[in-house]
Amino acid sequence: MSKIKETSTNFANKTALSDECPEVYTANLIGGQWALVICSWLLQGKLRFSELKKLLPNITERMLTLQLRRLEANHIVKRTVYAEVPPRVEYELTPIGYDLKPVIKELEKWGEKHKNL
Amino acid sequence: MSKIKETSTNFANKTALSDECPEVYTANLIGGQWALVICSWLLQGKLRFSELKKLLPNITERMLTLQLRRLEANHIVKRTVYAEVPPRVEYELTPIGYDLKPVIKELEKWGEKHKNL
DNA sequence: GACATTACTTACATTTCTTATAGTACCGCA
DNA sequence: TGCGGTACTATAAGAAATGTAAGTAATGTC
Repeated sequence: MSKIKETSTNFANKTALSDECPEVYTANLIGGQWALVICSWLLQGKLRFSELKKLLPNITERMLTLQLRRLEANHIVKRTVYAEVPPRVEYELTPIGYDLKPVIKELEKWGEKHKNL
Repeated sequence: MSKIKETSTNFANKTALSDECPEVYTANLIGGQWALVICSWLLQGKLRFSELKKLLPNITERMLTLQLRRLEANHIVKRTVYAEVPPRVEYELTPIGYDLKPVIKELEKWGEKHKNL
């Protein structure tokens, strides 16, 4: 999760596919190690940074920050900062984010059904 | 797409999440640059290796092979080899693979709806 | 004044994913 | 004998994602 090289073949391929296939577009947004789990939790209501950290025991703060920023940039989550000390920041899904519910539900259903191998 | 290091934190995190969250499990299977598009095409019927290659103009043969093998290992696609020369190999979705249809449909729907940004 | 708390940031290391390039076996056909 | 077509494999290198470790600001409490 560093800056992407916009001249790479990889980048070109990714954007081309994303442009042509809406399903790939969506997959790219909720892809990444943690984005999907974060959305799953947020579907149940808003959460603070520290609460998310507790729910995802192995995530590093760096990763949590990066993923949240990415989701925010894609208008999937909304970030609200309260000017307090110590700071308090709350994250919640936007309407667009909530729209992911059926997507996540289907992913979940398929997973439950076929996880056994 | 090389051998994964089973001692890495990354690997541990991924498998743990995959185990706990069926939605992540599913996402990991159809994740990767090309797996989802391949499935999308195969939803419409069986295809040969060379046909897939034509449909995905920028994929390298290596990537196509790797992804197909992975999908095969996960029982999502079935591979049929015809003992001819030149060789002919056909790929089609298994019933489990076809079960992905609603998942892909939802991904697609969300993408179409929100692609505009 | 030292310390704790929260939500980060920064620099760097490691792992994983993707691309590039070349090569293989098979056989029929010219 | 050499060429073409198919579906690969091998090796290397490049890019991207993830992890590790440390540090920061602000302020209220001890």
